[in-house]
Amino acid sequence: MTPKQDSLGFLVADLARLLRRAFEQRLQGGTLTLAQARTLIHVARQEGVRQIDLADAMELQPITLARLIDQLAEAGLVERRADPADRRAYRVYLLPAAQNELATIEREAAAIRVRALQGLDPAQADATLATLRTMQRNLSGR
Amino acid sequence: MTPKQDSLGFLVADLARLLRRAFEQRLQGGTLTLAQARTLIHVARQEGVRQIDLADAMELQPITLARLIDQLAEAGLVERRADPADRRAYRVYLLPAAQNELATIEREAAAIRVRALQGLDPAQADATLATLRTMQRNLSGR
DNA sequence: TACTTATAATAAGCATTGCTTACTAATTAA
DNA sequence: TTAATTAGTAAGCAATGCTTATTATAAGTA
Repeated sequence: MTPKQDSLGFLVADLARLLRRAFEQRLQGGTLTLAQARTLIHVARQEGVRQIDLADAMELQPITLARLIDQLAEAGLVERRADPADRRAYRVYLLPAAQNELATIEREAAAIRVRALQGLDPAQADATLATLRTMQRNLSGR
Repeated sequence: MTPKQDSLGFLVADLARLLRRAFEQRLQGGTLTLAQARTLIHVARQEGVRQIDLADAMELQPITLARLIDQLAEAGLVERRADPADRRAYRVYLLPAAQNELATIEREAAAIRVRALQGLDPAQADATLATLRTMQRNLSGR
């Protein structure tokens, strides 16, 4: 029954584990976990977003995101501001300290990318990223 | 600072989440979690392996693997047999019930693969799998 | 042989990530 | 003005995998 070397799902899960480990090692001593970093980047990308919309964009449950925002707020990186148009809702904004973290994240992510893509030519890497994005779309049902 | 659409790590982590979700939905009511399924497949691939070697192959800590073997053994899918040459060690073997599970895993994995790869031509998909394997090697330091 | 070091497996306990279910307060629709 | 929906949160849990420490056995060294 020779299953392919590693079927797609296991391969991706494996890679995710390796990448996470690499990231965690590099951010050791830093303030953020992977999920927090991911959240911060999404906030930076659409400042003033409502939590519900952010959860949707990140494909997380609202409560899962709420916890992440809690943590980022506690770390002094983002703040919730009341939505003037809807008293149930908050909008999330970066605080000044976030700039530093974002720069660090970007730097470390780039370093890992270099290591992961060793021996691959850029065209191949680009094609792969594009394919992964397609798979992401296929699976997220959009 | 326009971070690329999604930097490599986040994209892979995202995909892993989506794939896991898909897998969990399909195995709902089934007996196995993703990590257990992964372990079972590895056992099938090298029956009679010692736990320490299996942990190494799966890039997990020995204790992490020991727990997974516990669970598979409890589910009646594998069994530990004393290593005749080393009284500290166990060797892990499939039990008959595992065949069914392996078939199910393979079937569901294939279904997810089809969905994930929609709209991609086979050559592109193959190239991507190959690239992912290279990345896996690059990061696992082998 | 006796002693030391290394190895295979496990125990205990914890961190991260994310979920389900249930609740409150506010908004929108009937 | 009810009734239904929506934004956010609380509580509690499940899955995954880790670090540190312990036990028993093996292997190397004096």
